[in-house]
Amino acid sequence: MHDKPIDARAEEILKKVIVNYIVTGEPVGSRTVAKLSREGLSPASIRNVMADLEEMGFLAQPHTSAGRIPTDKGYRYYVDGLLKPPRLAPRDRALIDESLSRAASEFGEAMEIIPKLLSRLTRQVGYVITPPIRDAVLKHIEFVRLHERRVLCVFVDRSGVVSHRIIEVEAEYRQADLDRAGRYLVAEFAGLVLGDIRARLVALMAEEKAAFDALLRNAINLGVLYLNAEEDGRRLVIEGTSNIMKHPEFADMDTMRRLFETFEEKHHLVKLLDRCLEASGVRVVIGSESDDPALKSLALVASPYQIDQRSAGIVGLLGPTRMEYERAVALVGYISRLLSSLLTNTPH
Amino acid sequence: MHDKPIDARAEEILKKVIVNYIVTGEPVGSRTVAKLSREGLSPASIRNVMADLEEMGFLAQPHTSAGRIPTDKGYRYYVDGLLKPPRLAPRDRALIDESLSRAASEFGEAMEIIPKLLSRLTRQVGYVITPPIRDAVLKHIEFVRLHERRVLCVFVDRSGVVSHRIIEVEAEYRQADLDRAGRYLVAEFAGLVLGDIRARLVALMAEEKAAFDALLRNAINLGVLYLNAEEDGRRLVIEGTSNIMKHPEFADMDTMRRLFETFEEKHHLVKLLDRCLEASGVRVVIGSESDDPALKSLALVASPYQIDQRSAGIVGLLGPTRMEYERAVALVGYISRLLSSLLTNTPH
DNA sequence: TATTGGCACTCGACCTTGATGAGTGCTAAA
DNA sequence: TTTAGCACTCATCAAGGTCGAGTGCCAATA
Repeated sequence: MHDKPIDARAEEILKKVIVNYIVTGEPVGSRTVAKLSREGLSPASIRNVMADLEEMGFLAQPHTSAGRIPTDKGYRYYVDGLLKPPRLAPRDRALIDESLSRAASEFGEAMEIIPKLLSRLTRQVGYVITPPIRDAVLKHIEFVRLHERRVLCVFVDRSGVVSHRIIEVEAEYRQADLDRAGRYLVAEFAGLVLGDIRARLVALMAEEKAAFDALLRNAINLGVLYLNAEEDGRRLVIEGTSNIMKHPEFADMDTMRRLFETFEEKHHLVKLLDRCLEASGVRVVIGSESDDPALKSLALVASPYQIDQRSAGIVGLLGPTRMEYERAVALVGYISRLLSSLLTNTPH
Repeated sequence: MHDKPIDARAEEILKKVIVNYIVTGEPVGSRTVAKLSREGLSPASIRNVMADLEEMGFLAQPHTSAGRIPTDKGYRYYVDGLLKPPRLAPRDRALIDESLSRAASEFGEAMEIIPKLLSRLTRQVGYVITPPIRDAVLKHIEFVRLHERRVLCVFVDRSGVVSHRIIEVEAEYRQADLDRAGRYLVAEFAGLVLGDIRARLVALMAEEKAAFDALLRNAINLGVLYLNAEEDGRRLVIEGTSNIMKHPEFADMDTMRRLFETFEEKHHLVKLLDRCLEASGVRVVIGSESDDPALKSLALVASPYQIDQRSAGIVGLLGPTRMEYERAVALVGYISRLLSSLLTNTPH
């Protein structure tokens, strides 16, 4: 897949340009690269190589007489091949451990803290996607009669996460019946994952209805109604959006506005994010690689996290393509591993 | 309180300037005002009046040779005295009625839709503050044992709003005891407002403890623990922040960034908002009248809404001081009245 | 006495111009 | 293959100049 028609020297120069550009934000000229390079190559030679790199699409010039800046393809090459194995700075690690240990005990709190933490550490946008509801483990379920045929269903997950939904039932229920149905479901299915419970209920339903008593019928009915409603229950928690404005490459108001409109459309962002992320491990999506035009000059670093070995959600950050990839990858990787282990050891 | 040292003519001119400025966004000169005014006053005379108005602080000049723009004080005078009684355009009313009738049945949905609606209608920032938890009417309460001394308390309001919190209890409870305690509280207090329930529980607690059996003691204990946790449970739902960027007066990135940081600090904004709003009816706070420097060039239009005659939350919008106050006041007023009546007639 | 026409003045917006300097591509020599 | 040299390009900046909208003030006027 990767065309790699780059010899060692070109690679070295590409890397120099990218690293320098990431730090300074200024287009990098041949002189600068020459000074940085210990093997004494002259600016002129470097110019030749840079011209090649430009022709191959790894570098670009803002205008004729400026230095070079990396293209998305250039960043991609850098991220894939030239990154050192991610190594977290001790103080970053300490800060993360400290912040998370305090909040770890409660799932909801962790989901609040993590994007804040990522945003603070990198001065970029941090986010988490919560796990889908079908992976939640049943601890408790409860039906409350609201009004005629409207029933509120409250579901409690093993780790204390509460979710709820109003369902419309086909006949009126007395509260006492609802209570019994709830108790039945808990007794029968506590400890199972919602997705499995739904499958079992559907299977039960397919059996001869007459075989069940009223209690059972109610419970199955209500359970299926609740579980059928198609919402995956994932939320995108996003923090530090104002950080984006600190970067000079976004001086243009109009791009900025469209970007913030994208942030407001959380639903859409969730889709985008998990389309970018079937694989496991930290992934980097650079600029135009995602096909949302609003994200054209942004890069996102994302990693899934697991609960009990099962992929649960995504954590990551979002910033301009000109970003410190090494640090970002290290941070996101560490946090996703830490989160996985915290959630897997959660008390139940 | 209001100094009103302005004669009818000056008032007329002030109004002309403000209205014109709101529409065009350009400083308004004496010529323009002269042309707008049907009584044929010459630009020179108008200049004199405008100079007076400037001296009194109602108008200001961006620079020597520009027209005048309103100061916050000018807007204040306009809003207090020169506004026509709010009159909603039929199409606005129709759109609101249509959007809200669909969502009205469910409280949570209304809280999502209303800020979106306000934001869409005005291209500014719309918001709602949800009612404080102490005003919620008990429909159902439930305790779930999570782990050792951690108990999850789930509370359901009359209209189906769910809120929950984890409490630390001083001794371990069995789930059966928790269930009984929940049932007791529902049987005893359903239909009452949480604030009142708390008062009653505290009173009960003060009585001779020995007089109660274990069930009662548990229920009282848990109820008080839940109700004591100091969180008012209000949320600020805010929508359309990216609209702010459409207004040319915010070309400056830095102000903008600080503004968005303020938006992220929702907790702080809630405080600010209800400090501005003890009175009833639509209120307008203009620029520096609020003492948050980040809001210096913003105005907010806000109105409380009621549930059963009791003031419950706030609904309103936020935009640049250069805003169509007449329309904004009409919209917010109508929506708050509509919301009050919807929530008061809610089925229970 | 209040109003107004006239006039000098101010100042931002906009354009042109020229100097500066960083950086390039190309070519010819090492 | 590398490199020194050179002509060239182009963004950036400051200086200067014009334009026009709008002002403040004053003397004339109804």
